[in-house]
Amino acid sequence: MKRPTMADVAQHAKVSKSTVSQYLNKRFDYMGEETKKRIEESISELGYQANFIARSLKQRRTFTIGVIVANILHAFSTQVIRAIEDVCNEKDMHVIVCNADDDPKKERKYIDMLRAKQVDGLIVFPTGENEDLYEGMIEEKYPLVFLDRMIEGLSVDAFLLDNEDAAKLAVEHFIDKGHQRIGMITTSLLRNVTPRVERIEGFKKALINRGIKPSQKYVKGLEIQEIKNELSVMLSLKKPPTAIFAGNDMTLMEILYFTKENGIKIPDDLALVSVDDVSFANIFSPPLTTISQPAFEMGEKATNLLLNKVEKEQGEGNVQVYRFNGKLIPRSST
Amino acid sequence: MKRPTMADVAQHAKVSKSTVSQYLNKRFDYMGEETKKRIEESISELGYQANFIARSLKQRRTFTIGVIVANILHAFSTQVIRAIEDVCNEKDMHVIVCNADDDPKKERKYIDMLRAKQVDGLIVFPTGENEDLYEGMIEEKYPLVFLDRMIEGLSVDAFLLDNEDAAKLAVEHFIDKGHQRIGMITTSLLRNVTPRVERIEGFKKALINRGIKPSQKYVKGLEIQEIKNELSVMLSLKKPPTAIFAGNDMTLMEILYFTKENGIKIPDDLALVSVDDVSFANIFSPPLTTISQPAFEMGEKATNLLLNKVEKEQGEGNVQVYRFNGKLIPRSST
DNA sequence: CTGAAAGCGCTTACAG
DNA sequence: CTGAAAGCGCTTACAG
Repeated sequence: MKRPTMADVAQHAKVSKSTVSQYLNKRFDYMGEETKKRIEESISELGYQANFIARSLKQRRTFTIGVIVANILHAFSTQVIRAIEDVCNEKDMHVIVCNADDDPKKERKYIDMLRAKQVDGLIVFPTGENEDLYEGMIEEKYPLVFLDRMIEGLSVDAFLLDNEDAAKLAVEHFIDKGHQRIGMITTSLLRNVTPRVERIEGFKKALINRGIKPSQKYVKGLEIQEIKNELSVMLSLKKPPTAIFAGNDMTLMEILYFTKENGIKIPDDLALVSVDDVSFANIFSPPLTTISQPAFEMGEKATNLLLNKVEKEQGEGNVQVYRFNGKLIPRSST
Repeated sequence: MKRPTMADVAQHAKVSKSTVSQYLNKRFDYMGEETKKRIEESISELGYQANFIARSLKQRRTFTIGVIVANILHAFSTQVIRAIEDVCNEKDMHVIVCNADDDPKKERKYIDMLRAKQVDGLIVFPTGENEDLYEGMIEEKYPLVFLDRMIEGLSVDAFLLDNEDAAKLAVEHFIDKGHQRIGMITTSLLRNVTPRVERIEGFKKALINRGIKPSQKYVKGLEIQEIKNELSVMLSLKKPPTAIFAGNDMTLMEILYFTKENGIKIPDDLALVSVDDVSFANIFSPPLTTISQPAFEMGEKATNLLLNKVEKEQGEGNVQVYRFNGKLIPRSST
């Protein structure tokens, strides 16, 4: 049983397709009450529902944006997605979310797919590769916005945490608590992922600023699987760090596994601060000191900017990097 | 700068649109090597990318399925989504995920939206309402599959945990550990959500089976915000339960907040088992005994069945309920 | 106030 | 081996 089309409705209501289309688009300016009612009835009688695909083809707009996150396992990603969806829902825009899984090949595939589907714009947490694709979009003036990360040399609006400041928050907090040997671990730096690079940079600066020389041995960017190993190396040093700054939630989880397995007491044996709030920060033993990101606000602002570009049918204007401040939430892991 | 269309490619390669289309669809049976090469070159030279929307309109297939989860905050949802995406990626199908947020109105909106977008099929975790919509789909023989939950009276294939068995696992485990006063808390039963109803049912049966009379005072289905309150009531009873079965991960979180706030020791003051693995089950103090669901397998099987229906262009066949077994993972909260 | 016609960018019999 | 033509289901100037 085929679904009814606009032509079926038109026939049933004894008007033309044009008139039905006007009705659907609420262009009632000149429409007779009688006509309106007949169409209304025909629609509900036939159970007609407009074909979005056909409309999109004609209008060359899909009223859909795409979101590509580098890795959905980060709590931050899911929070931002939530904000994007809320904003879009309100404006009757749809969103398709894709998870690149930290894999540039997947990222490329999703970009191609979303563009083939003619999404009106893209919010992406770039993996760090596929510059050619982004360059193409910039040239086309395709609506595009980066979030969480940026790519050096590409002029794309980006919504980022003030990562250096976040690292500084952690360092100062540790020092205030009396720590001097402070380490930092984060996930792989292979592709120069912005937050990781900047957090490390900020971490070192903050230490120097307080007269502490950062030690190579205490600062590491590693693949997830390597973290536990490195921890056991680091903590076996003659002078092991007494505090560690975890660059993100996934790093924190690894550290927590390690300390649990090895009976390391937090904060007595090792103090801990991480960026990103984890769901269980409050109920952990001890409750975890974290630096939370204003994920909702970031997602909201990024979406608004993107939708603006879509509206204006242009992806240009003066490109900016928007920075947001993290907030240290002191609990008991420090 | 408009993106090139198939007509542009045809012109550039000096062939007809038909031939370009054949090329794109890899129907090379009769195509001259020379023609093939010219088209190939034109495509890369112009940076042509097929318009999926136009193809979808013509073929009346979008190669996209929709997924509507009742509440994405459940870890189970995200695990299932991952499985669905993996299967779809492999078969070059796309997926659009929507979160109904436990709100039947949102569910309805998303169903309408996805159908307007002409998705080829739907996997849904139904909220329990909107029966009319589902009935319509059944009548149309539209490809549809339920997951996690089902709706009484609707003949739709469903992939569910063997919830009664899962509850039994918990009860038996508690009894083996010497508990006699065993309670159960889960989230709201308002809409007769399958897993909650069945887990409660199974819980009671399992108790009776072991000669324990289930007490009304120990078994509750509540809104999230009410859980803490009820816990304080329950644990102030003259004979409070010594063990509680948490119906899902969100319930568990509430219980954990409560015990933390009130200094209740697990498992000494209160033993705990929950359905759903939470990310921190292993590193919690104490590590948490859980019943894990085979989320990946469930998502995989559901997707395969759905894609089968899509392929056959029919949503019928003999409808079944597929049951999967949970697995108790004993840790230290019991 | 409403309809006929063209066109969005594809695919697909069919003809040659 | 390749092209002309019709059509998927809409929207949108334009005519009357």
